[in-house]
Amino acid sequence: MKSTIPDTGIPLAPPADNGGDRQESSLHGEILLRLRDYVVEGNIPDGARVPERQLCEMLGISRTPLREALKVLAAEGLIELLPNRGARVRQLSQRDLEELFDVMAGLESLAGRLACEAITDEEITAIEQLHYEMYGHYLHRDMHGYFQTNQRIHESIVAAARNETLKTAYTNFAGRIRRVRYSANFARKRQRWAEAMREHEAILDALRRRAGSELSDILFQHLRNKRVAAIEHLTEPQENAPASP
Amino acid sequence: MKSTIPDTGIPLAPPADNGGDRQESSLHGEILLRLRDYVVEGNIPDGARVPERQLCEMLGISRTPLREALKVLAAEGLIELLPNRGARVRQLSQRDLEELFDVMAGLESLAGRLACEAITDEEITAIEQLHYEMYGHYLHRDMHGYFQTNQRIHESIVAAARNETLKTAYTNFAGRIRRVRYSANFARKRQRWAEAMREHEAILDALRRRAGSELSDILFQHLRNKRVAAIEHLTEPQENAPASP
DNA sequence: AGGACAAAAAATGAATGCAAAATAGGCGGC
DNA sequence: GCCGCCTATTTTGCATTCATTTTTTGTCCT
Repeated sequence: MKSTIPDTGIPLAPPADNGGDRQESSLHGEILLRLRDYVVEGNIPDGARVPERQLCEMLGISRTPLREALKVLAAEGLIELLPNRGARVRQLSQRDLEELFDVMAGLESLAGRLACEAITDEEITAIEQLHYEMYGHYLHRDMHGYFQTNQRIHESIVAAARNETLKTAYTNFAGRIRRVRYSANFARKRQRWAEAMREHEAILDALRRRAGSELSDILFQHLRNKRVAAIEHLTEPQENAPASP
Repeated sequence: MKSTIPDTGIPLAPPADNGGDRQESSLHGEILLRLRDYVVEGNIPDGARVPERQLCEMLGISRTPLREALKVLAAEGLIELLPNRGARVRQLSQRDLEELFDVMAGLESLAGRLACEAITDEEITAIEQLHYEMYGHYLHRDMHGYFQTNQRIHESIVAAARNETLKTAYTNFAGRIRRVRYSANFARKRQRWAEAMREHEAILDALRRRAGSELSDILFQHLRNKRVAAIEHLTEPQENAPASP
């Protein structure tokens, strides 16, 4: 019985919890949010079945809203629905990952271009601030902090693009990749750090000059390089222990 | 009773039809495909309710699979689900449209960049072929043919990017815009033709040279210009009659 | 006549029930 | 001992049913 959800005792987020800040009136919506997190956080192994019955008990609901949530998750690309065989967590091939990274690169590249049209000086200052913070993490070899701040920088750029449609798509794709990170112990390589820092300097520079097309290029390349490092990392043995939470 | 689906007698695609070429084993999948087309083709007015009961009768199914399909369409951004108030066709504001166009521009821009890495000479030849065909339509003032061929060119570029994830996202967003076209009589302006043709020449040129970053730029600008023309068109009176089908 | 309130009607959201398919388990054969 | 086949159980997919909420309609009052 390996297809059982790892019974960590975690009740799939406390029922009365209502998450961090979001709210959802409908039950299927609530279920969707919790189930999405549950999958993204890697609580179900790659390719494993998503047992309806068991989840219903866990969540204390009937199958109808759960199945509705599953359909949506399938549309989002997190799980796949095999006819008459239920839902499985989508197993991403290396090729899938490469594609995902490229799409993310495209979206961030677009975000950078759009951001140059609309970003305020204050937002740039805020990003510079994050950049220095990140540099501090870099100096202290704090991979976890570095990674978090790095992510906030990229999110800031996406936010500065002033495009909710883009932001939604970005978040969706980011979730798929995040799942891989969670479940596959997806640490970055130290050797990429210095290079990445340099690239970030170039990003900031282009952003300050509002050089949209240039920034677009730099961002794409930056993400491309990340992709190479990340994908390599999947096949090779791990270089360093995962950062502790 | 304006919220009634226009009763054109069309039974929402003949039940035994099975569409053009695709096939779907599950009922909700089948329903999803048909309903998506139905919405995209503008059969339900903007912002109108999507009456479950009526659709169930039309499709000869129960509410369960229909509701599952609706959840997915909502996730795709074609409709929106108001709590306890059912589904409505999503009404896109002008801002929404601008955002959509920009995201499409970003995706095509990405597609062009990736295509330069992988496209074969044969594919380029095929696109050149389409280009000449399109030029013919341009000379004959055949807007409908022009538009169709133009679309095929852009699809060819996306296909040449060799990225299924990108292609899926592209198709999704294209659907949302297509709905606006169908329902809002979204003709292009003649005055854009000459300019668009020139841009297409530049696209082909960059493609031949496999100049990824350059092509990326050109495609983004090309789509941006389209956006301006299209959005303007929404507020202004129509310049010319819609092409006959 | 117009508006506000209230009851009826309809629609939605979720739970349950049922047929069909898939999986698991047991049995016999080789 | 291992493989294939047949049956029992589980699981899936859809229909149906039930409880709320919303919307409509009718009536009364100002």
